[in-house]
Amino acid sequence: MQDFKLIENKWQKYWEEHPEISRAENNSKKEKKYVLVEFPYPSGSGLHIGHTFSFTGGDVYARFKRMQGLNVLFPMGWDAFGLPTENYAIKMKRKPQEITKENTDMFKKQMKKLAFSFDWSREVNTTDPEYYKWTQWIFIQLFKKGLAYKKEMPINWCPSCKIGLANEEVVDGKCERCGSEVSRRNISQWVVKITEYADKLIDGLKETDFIEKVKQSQINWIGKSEGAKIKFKIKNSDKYLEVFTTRPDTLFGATFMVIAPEHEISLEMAEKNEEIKKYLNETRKKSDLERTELKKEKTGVFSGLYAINPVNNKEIPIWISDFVLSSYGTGAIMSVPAHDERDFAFAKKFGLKIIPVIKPKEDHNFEKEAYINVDNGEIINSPPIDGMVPAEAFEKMIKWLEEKKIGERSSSYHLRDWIFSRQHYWGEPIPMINCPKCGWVPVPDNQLPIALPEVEAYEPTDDGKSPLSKIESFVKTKCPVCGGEAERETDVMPNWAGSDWYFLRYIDPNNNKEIASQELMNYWGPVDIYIGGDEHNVLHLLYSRFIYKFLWDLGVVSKEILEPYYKRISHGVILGPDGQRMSKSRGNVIVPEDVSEKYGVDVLRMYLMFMGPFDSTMAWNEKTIAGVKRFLERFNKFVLSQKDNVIDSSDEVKVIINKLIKGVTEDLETFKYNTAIAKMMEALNNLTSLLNYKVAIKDIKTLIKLLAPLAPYITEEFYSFFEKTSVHMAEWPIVDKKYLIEDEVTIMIAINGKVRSELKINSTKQNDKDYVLNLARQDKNIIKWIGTNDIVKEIYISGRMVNLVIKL
RNA sequence: GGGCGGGUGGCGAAAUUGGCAGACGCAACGGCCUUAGAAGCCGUCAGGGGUAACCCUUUGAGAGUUCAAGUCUCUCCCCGCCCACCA
Repeated sequence: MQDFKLIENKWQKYWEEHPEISRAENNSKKEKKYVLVEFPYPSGSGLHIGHTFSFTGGDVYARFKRMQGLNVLFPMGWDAFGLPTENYAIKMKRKPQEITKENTDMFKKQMKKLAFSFDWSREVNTTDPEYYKWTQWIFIQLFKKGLAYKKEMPINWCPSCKIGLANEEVVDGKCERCGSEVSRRNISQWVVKITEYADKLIDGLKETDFIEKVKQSQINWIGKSEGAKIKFKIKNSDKYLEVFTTRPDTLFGATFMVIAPEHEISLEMAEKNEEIKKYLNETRKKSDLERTELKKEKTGVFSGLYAINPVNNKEIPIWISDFVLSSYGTGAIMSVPAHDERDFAFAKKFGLKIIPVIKPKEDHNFEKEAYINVDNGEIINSPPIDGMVPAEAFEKMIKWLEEKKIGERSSSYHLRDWIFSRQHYWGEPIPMINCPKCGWVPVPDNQLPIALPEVEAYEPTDDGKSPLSKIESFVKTKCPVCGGEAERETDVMPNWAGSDWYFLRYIDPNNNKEIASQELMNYWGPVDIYIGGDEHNVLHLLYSRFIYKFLWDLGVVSKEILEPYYKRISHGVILGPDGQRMSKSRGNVIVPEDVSEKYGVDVLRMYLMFMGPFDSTMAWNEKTIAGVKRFLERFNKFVLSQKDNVIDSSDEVKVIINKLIKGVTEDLETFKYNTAIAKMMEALNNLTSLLNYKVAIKDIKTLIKLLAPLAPYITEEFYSFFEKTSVHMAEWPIVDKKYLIEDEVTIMIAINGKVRSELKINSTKQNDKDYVLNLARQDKNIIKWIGTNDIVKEIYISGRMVNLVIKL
């Protein structure tokens, strides 16, 4: 098989001439299957092993489903906007457009070599104006529905990238991309109200078959808490302080309140008091990293104000502390130090009152720590609700608050609105115009796309504005409403924008009237199986589901299809040979091209699928490749040695073949590629060394077909010995059940659960319990084991085992 | 601290979902072939005992349920990933 390169070249050329092999048919009566793998960011270093692994996984499944007679949509495209290309462009003084073209060309070439059966007629590219025209259109719809708004807000600012970052792009207080410490800065930003869809995004998960892990991370990220909003009157003022709490039942234990430094009352009081001003300045200097690092030691300052606890009219002090976040809830809390660790720590530090309102079930010292096992115990020190369990008291208090109109049932979410502006060049321009008279006005549909103009320098400006702001011809425009002088928005969209809806575009990639035709979306949607990395289980998936649900509300997508992705599975991670994550700095990077040059594409693909379960983390082991290589060589030999033989296979061979069909079909269906390959190896071992039976051509072809999704090149070559058509268009083998029924079954005989002997019986007798038990009792070994003891119980699992329980 | 995974030979891993633990592969060892190497082929391969047929022990630790537990329940230990002052 040293000529694998010849075979690869030959068949790659053939497939190029026969694109129908991987084409998805739009007007088909066949059942559809939409298999989606996350499209890559085409970096300059080419396809890496992770791409190769996950795309192979998708490709095997797509090929398998096609052979089963389904109309498979297995597309590919490019998520090509982004900082690496922009940074490279700056460094090399070249156009990002050119660089992107080079990279996507390289990726495509590598993918073809690896035999990924994408339908290339549906290729999409997020940087193509004909594509991002619709990304811009979606933004305009968000704006029109009041879901996109401009807001001056403190954002995470990366001083090195000179860019604003979304919360999710900040890792440990550092910029996700460059690792610089992130600081805060006020910038006018476009913000998208994803929070409006929080409940829908939780509820919609019911419609999906995502693995539990993915559902959980989505739910956790949205972070819904149910509780109440409560208004506390501020003493000597007609103002109120509103808080959110999940425990209105502990209201009698609220002995003080805390507001965030960014809270308007804090800002107001700072004007009057130097100490407060000082504290606010201190916290402002802290980055998020520092603020969260100070886990133990609480800081704070008294605001000088008191609030009135509505349940008992007690005066309680209002403090200012940075452990309260302005971005969550109302930016203010009622503190119940007896039953909350943070409140307790704060109360201890500043000598505030601690009143228990839940009676602990076990001994508890309220001087030492908070009693946080709050679902247990009964309510105390709270006259109207004393003696109730917390859940009951919760409902009672909400009712009371609502009657008195000082509070109401409410939910709060961890999820925040989505900052949608990026002060960069290489992204989709936000299609908005700022008119001095009319305010923000969207670009009319017939002027879309707003194409990225060519600029001379791609660097962001020091004041944080996008490079586009320097292009007067771009910025200056007319207001579409009043016709007066106006200016264009110069920020661009975040990376997620283009990848939110790409799966819809594959369905109808050349449509210039709409995102995609409803009819086609109705046929192809939802994505049946979406393969991607864990790192996208939260953000990409959530944003994409949000945009889909928004489009659903607009009536743009099929009403029948509530969720964009039916099933999501995550692929595993391939570590370097040293068991560490592959990285250039560690020097442990495996380049797929090197491997395929050395062993061939089929070996690379099969090795990747054989390493372990598709969703697990596995270290690269060059030596193990030999096993797969040997298997393919033995398979080769086997086919060559049998191909002149035309006799019918023996029943024993047919049993092996049919068992294999069953096993491989089940394994491919459930992405258990490693065991599918093991079964093929086992079958080949049996056919060659153990039995050495002659195999009929019909059955040889079956073996080739079973292997075809995994090793597309070599199977195409083998199949061509017998047929003129492509194996990848062949029909998937069907099990002949006749051969799955074995004549003889082996039944294990155990005594007290330990296997002591075995029994071979004719399979027609396997359901005859008395017959089997009788034979079991007469077994020589068993007689010996039983000795003079009595059998107290006999259990028979049909066709499997007998267990005789004896009394010793 | 919270959530989700996971712990099985020297290694990567299987185990019909409660029914023969270790399939398949790697490595290792022994042999054949070869002038020699490479490749290939045949064999051994969880640990211990026995000349042997066989026996005992073994799925992170311990308990439990069961005729039967890698699989179910409880307690504990360790590892990985994600999130975290979320009121």
